[in-house]
Amino acid sequence: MIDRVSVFNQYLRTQKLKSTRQRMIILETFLDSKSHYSTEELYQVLRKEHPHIGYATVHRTLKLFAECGIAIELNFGDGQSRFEPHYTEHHHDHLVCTRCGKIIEFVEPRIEQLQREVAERYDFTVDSHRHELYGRCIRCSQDS
Amino acid sequence: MIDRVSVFNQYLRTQKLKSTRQRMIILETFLDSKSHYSTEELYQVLRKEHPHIGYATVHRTLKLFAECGIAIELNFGDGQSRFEPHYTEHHHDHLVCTRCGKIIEFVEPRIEQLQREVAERYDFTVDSHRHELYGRCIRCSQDS
DNA sequence: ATAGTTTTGAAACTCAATTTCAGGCTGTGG
DNA sequence: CCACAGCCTGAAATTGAGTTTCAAAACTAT
Repeated sequence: MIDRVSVFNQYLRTQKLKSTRQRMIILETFLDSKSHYSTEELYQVLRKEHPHIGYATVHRTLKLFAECGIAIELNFGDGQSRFEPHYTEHHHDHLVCTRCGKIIEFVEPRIEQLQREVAERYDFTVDSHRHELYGRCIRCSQDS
Repeated sequence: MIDRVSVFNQYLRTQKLKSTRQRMIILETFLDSKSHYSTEELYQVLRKEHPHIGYATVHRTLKLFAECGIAIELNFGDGQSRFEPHYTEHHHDHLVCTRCGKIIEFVEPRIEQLQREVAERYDFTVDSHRHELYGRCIRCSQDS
């Protein structure tokens, strides 16, 4: 289990960036939740307890998280970027319900293996990937 | 081999939309290329031969293509939507070179099968998916 | 050809993301 | 412990892709 707070603080130090109250509050709130927050959503959550923190700061801090590797920036095609804490333990991909917005994480090592095969087939060096299945979650496929 | 021009014309008729000169020119130019055009890029190509066609028209027409199923809207995370002619013959996904922007299409039925397994595991009904591998194409991994 | 719609294209608008900048904070050196 | 140089903050302005507006033009059916 890596300590994401330490990783972030070390990143700040090596980049000669400053450890500020805002950055620490944002990090704490971000890590406290397993949600896939958009900047706007995290901003709204923070506002309740910390109305003084601005949207731009939340946005810049999320970008920092992504830079230092403690968060992953995701995009599910709803026009907003979302961020999730990065778990080095295991990579996962997503099922996205297009009706209620629910996001389910899944792991399938056999798909990962096939990705490596495909890349090799084209002499392609993969840095990252994105794999999302869109549709209806069980609840939403029962309704309507 | 489906005739995408006919599909589009039929769609226009059933939706009581009009067959206009602009729509035909845009369709022709779009199908002539296997590129993964963004609205802006297609607009620039069209401008050379047809300077009178406006950006909004190109955009609206690409949306129509997607609606009637002759095009697929893609998003590779560069902040622009891209469109490609839809080949019902076979589904494919993409390798995206993050250096030169090259896009390689790939087919891997075993991945598709595993996706179905994953969806079933979560009682999820899949409508569509998106699967992209990002990295360096062979040329770009040799340079630099 | 005419009437009744739809379409076009330039411009305005929207919305998330990003940048600006004056004032506030941090951490380092003294 | 203090001061200062430079980074940070947050409100506001800007950007850029996408979308909408609206009057004039084009299309289809009559």
